Amino acid sequence: MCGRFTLFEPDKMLAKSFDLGEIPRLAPRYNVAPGQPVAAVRASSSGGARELAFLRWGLIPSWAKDPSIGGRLINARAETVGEKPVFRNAFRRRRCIVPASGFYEWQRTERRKQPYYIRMRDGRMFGIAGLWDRWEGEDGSVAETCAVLTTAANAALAPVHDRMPVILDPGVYDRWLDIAAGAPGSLQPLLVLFPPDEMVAFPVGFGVNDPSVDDEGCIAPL
DNA sequence: CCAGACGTTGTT
DNA sequence: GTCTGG
DNA sequence: CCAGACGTTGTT
DNA sequence: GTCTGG
Repeated sequence: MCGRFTLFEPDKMLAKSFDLGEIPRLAPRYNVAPGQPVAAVRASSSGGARELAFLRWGLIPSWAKDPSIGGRLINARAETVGEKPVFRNAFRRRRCIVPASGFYEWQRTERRKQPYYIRMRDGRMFGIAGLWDRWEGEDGSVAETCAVLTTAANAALAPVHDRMPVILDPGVYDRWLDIAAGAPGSLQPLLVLFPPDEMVAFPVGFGVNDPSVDDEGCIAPL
């Protein structure tokens, strides 16, 4: 699964990697947690270009009566996302990409849970496949929220955990974001296993466990 | 028909 | 909204 | 994902 | 144990 990640690339790098125009200044993040605003790339509502939107992590379906459901919908299984009532509509019409510098997984041992940090070997940022939705409350309040897709762990992650986020090849960004793009079935091939050789995973300290800790220490190798 | 769930993870 | 269970 | 709360009564 | 908040 994916329950924490980082995004500390300079704004210009982010804009360049995801072909965005002007974007607001972002504070470097070393511990993005569910419930918090996430910078996400999606098709612009005005059509054509991409935009960067801030979506709360934890998807609230538009039809939800109780928005607290969003607290639990931080991940969507890639294997079933096209069929599940909670995600199906978002999968068809509201896909996004969550830029990340890396992410965390917790390895369960008999004694404790050891956090690991995972990033690209060359340090480059990458895009996680996501979905978003827009919810309007009775009182007119609006929440734009998101979830990230997960899939089976590749060889790089397997020793740590059995699931990992779906990392998109940059070559498919356009198709993933294109809301008009064909049937859900045609998107499944985009959700392929990311090459494990390009990734590294290493244990880090327990600082990341506390969501209020958000500094470079989170990703320092043990 | 209406009522109630709609999810993932991990753990048992 | 849409599906499942009763 | 993890951390931290989880309650009522009455008083300020 | 389970829910909420971050």
